[in-house]
Amino acid sequence: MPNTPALNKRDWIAGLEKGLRIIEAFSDTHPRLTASTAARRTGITRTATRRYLRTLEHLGYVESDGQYFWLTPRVLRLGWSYFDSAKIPRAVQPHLQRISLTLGGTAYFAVLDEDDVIFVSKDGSNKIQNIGYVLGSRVPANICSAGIAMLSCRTPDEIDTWLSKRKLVPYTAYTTTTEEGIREHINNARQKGYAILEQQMSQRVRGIAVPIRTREGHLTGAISVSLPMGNETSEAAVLRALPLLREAEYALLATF
Amino acid sequence: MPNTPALNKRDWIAGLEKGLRIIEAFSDTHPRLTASTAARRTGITRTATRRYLRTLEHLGYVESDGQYFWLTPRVLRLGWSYFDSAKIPRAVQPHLQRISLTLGGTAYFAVLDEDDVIFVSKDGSNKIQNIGYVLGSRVPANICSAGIAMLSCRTPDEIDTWLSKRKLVPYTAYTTTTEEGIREHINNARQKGYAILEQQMSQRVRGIAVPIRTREGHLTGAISVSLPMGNETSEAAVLRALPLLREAEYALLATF
DNA sequence: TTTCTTCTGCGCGATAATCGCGCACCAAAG
DNA sequence: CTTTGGTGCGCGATTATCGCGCAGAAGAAA
Repeated sequence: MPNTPALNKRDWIAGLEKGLRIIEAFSDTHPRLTASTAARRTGITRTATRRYLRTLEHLGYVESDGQYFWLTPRVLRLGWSYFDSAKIPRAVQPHLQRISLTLGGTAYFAVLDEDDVIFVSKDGSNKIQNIGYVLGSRVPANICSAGIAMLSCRTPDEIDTWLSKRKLVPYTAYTTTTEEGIREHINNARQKGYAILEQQMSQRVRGIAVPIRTREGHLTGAISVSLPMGNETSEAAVLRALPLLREAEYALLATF
Repeated sequence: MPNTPALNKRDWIAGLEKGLRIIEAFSDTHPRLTASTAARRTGITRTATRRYLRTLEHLGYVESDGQYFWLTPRVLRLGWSYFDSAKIPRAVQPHLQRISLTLGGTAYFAVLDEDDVIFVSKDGSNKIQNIGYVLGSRVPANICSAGIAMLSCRTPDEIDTWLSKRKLVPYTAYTTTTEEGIREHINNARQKGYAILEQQMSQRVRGIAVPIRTREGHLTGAISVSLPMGNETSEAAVLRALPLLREAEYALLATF
């Protein structure tokens, strides 16, 4: 938790915050926005919103037909700055490769942002799920093994606040939607050092994950693998997958 | 080319531009920046840079130990806003899946941003290359088949200006570094409707790509597939890959 | 046709947000 | 002990930003 380090109010650049808010106002339900709708979505006045959008347009981050505005792939530069500068996503790639090839599923490296899981790196053809997580996707931490693995590294207090903020919505008929259920998942993961979740997000899919820490014990993320459930028992799957995950865990421990 | 639509200078939000410039100042060679170094890299004064960084920190986009600043995965939200709002990256995914599974390589969907290629969607385990393109990567258009495929849709004038801006640096011993060579690639691609490039970026790797257009003929991107060269001839590879690529091309044509 | 509504586009005057100088301070290196 | 390179911050100047308010366009409804 990067607790806010006391910000002098003179050090606050309002314009930057608004601009970023406007970029984030675009989403799948609102892929194209007029200046007015963007204003409503962000709570900024229409005139100001328009000025920001036009600035973004001039910078190449959005395009416009005069009426509507939409994001261009250039905004990926911003995210790319992260991929580029964070060593972990790259260091982790060969491990994901080995895991996905050996186990025949899809391997991910995920991190926590606020209360959601973000999938940062991925390897493996997603033949099992018709979609799988797209890179950069953000999902609630409670419905993927990586999320549970990372939550299991937090203090009980932090988990309490997490639970209080979170609405538990079911994705499949098997999704755990009770607080106690989630707590049990987390406790299991803490005890065993890995998380296993089944059919929480998609039917017939099982996820197994281990948290990744620095040598100082600071949590940096989690490696997870999605496997089709087939006829394999949970135990067999763990037996098969865990050694590989652990190996990656230790290897990454050594490099940071 | 989204030509700048005459920006009233009062509609220019300087703060937003600076903030984004600072985010982009982080890179693999400079993953962690002090306020001073960030200032030097962006050309903004140190004091201002520091204020922007602290604002970003407060917003959760960067973290800091007091001295150094580094990006957090939250910046992925910005890129994600694009993935989320652009329908193409998602519509394209099932096709990439089929291509990578059938051909045994890695399939990409790429777009042009300015003069570079950005890889927007990807499917397939990259067993052939030890890295492959990471999602969001940006590479010069002349060294990947997707880039040539997209350039082949441009007017001769545009290609001229592209060539004049671009310095042709070799990545492998086989990289084409002459203007005529590039023009030949482009012309071939325009003629045949697909691009094929060999060992331009990595040894023993071949790329085949087709441009993707809307029904109105507007270029939206390209689908490409990276294949290990093995003992397969170029002709055999094209014969094998092209039908799948074409199929995806037509399918996507129909949906937009 | 008229009348609403909803959008853009822009000028303007007010003001508060942003700027960068300049100084104190700290730590590491020579 | 000096130099170098960094942070942190107060302050006064200024200019960048704000949002009101109006004109105009485009569409929908009556």
